[in-house]
Amino acid sequence: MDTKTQARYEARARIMKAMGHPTRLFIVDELSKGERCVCELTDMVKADVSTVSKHLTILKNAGIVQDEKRGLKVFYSLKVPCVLNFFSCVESVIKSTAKEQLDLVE
Amino acid sequence: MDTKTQARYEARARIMKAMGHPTRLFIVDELSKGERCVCELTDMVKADVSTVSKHLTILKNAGIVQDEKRGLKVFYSLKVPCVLNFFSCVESVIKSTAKEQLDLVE
DNA sequence: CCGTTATTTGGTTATCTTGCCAAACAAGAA
DNA sequence: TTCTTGTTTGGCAAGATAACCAAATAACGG
Repeated sequence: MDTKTQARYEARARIMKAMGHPTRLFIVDELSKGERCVCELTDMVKADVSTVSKHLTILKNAGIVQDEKRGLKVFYSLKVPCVLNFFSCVESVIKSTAKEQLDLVE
Repeated sequence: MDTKTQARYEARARIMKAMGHPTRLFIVDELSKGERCVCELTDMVKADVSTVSKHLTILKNAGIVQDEKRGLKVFYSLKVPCVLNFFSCVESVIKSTAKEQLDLVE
């Protein structure tokens, strides 16, 4: 694997990693319904505002969400909606694993 | 967010997290072409065998790949090919970010 | 300007992750 | 059985992550 190829996989991994946290997945899911301010997300997530803000920064740096300040509030929205397609596949992975577990018992 | 919902997002995050490492992404990509033994993957990745083995364990525990021992070798293969769909979206995220960077310069 | 609200940043600590080495296992060959 | 090859496991050190608190910043209203 040459340096260029490795760099490409690193760039991809950075994006996947940004999705690899329950809170951030929740945020992405929530933003699929429309833009939300940090305060709304903080209420839903029930973590410190600073924690939520940092999760949003990670998603933003990954290029998955974008932000727009309007007055006092900062509104975040999905920038690349195709990440929502991940969910159905993830569900099928979970389902496939669950089915196996079940087969072991029966 | 109730406990059940949180558990669901944690399960999803575990799968995304498994994809959130350059070496593991490379392995998934390589397995999309067909099954590979640990030794083949180790040659390609250029890391210690033990390191590659641990990456494979992570992918296996996530339910993304499966393994089958034949003789001395252990062959890994993709169990849930839909994870390959992630790549095109990830590319579009990268492209969208790159385009922005370009706009800043011009 | 001062106070208030919304958000980000800095700092600290605890917890994971990763990579390598060495050692253990597993299976076939001699 | 002993040797060899292929793979996994245990352990450790370095580095990354995540959560919280406190402090800084930003924007608006009075």
